[in-house]
Amino acid sequence: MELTKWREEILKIIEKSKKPLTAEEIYKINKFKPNFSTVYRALKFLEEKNLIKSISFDKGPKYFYSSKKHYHFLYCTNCGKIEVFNKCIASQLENFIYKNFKFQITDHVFYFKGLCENCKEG
Amino acid sequence: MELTKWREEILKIIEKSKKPLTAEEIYKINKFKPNFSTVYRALKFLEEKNLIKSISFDKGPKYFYSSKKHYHFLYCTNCGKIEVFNKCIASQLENFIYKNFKFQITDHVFYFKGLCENCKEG
DNA sequence: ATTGAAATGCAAATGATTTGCATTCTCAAG
DNA sequence: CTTGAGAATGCAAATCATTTGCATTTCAAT
Ligand SMILES: [Mn+2]
Ligand SMILES: [Mn+2]
Ligand SMILES: [Zn+2]
Ligand SMILES: [Zn+2]
Repeated sequence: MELTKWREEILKIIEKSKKPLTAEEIYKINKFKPNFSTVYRALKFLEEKNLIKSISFDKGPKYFYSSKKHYHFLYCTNCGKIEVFNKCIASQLENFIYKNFKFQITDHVFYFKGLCENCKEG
Repeated sequence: MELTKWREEILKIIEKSKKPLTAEEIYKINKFKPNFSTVYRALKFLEEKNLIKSISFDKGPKYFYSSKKHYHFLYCTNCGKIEVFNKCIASQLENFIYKNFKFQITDHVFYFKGLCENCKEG
C-alpha cells in the first residue's frame, strides 16, 4: 500500500489545478473528505515521492503544486496573494554554484515580493 | 521613542553579523537580555523601517539580515543549514515582470534547495 | 513633577503542521 | 476463505515559531 485512494485523489486535484493550492484548499476541494491529518500526510508522501513540490512564503500556509510544473511567484506582502510566472533564469546560476560550493542542487525557489495590483495605491 | 536601546542593540548585532541570524540567535547574543517578545517586536519594527530583511525557508525559523546586504541562499533540505552567496540575476526578470504584471516589486527571494556538503552521500 | 504615548515583560493565544496512539484497512501467505 | 502483519487513517493532543492582550514601566515633552 502506498499510493492510496486519498493520495491519488489529492494528487489529481493538484495536477488538475492551474495554480498552487494550500492544504486547506485541497482539503475543501476533495469531495470524499479525508481527515485533515491524512491530507497533510498525503502531501508529505507525494512530496517525498517527488510528485509534488511546495513553497512557503513569509507567513501563511505552504502552497503545493505538481512537479510537472515549474513556477515562480509574485508574493504580495500586504494581502498575501500569490501570482505565478514561469520564466526561469536559475540555470545560469547553477553553474556558478557548482563551481563555488560543494552543494548538490535539487531545486530552487524564486519569487518577487511587493504589492499586487489591489494593494499598491493609485 | 522609536529606535530604543534594545532595538539599536539588535540592529547592531544584525549589522555586525557576517551571516543571517534567527530571532533566537539574536536573543542569545544580546548580553542585556531583553524579553523574547521584545526581540520579536524589535525585529518587526526594524523590518518595517527597512533596516533589516528576513527570509523563511520550508521549515524552521526566519533569518534576519541587514538591508545593506544582499543575500541569496543554499538551503539544505536535510539538515536545514544555510549558506549564502551574493550573485544576483533578478534584475533581468524585473523588466519582464514590469511588462507583464501590474505588480510593484520591492524585493525578491531566491535560494537553491539541495544537500549540503555534509548531507550529500559520498 | 506631571502626563500620555510608546515600549516592555509575562503569560496565554495563535496558526500551520506534526505526532501518538487506538482503530481500520489491505493484501500476500497459509 | 481466513489470518496477520504492516500500512494508512482518524482523532485529539502536542509542537514550534511567532504574536497578542494586558498590566507595568519608561521617556520625552510640557
Ligand atoms: Mn526556476
Ligand atoms: Mn538578488
Ligand atoms: Zn495584495
Ligand atoms: Zn545538510
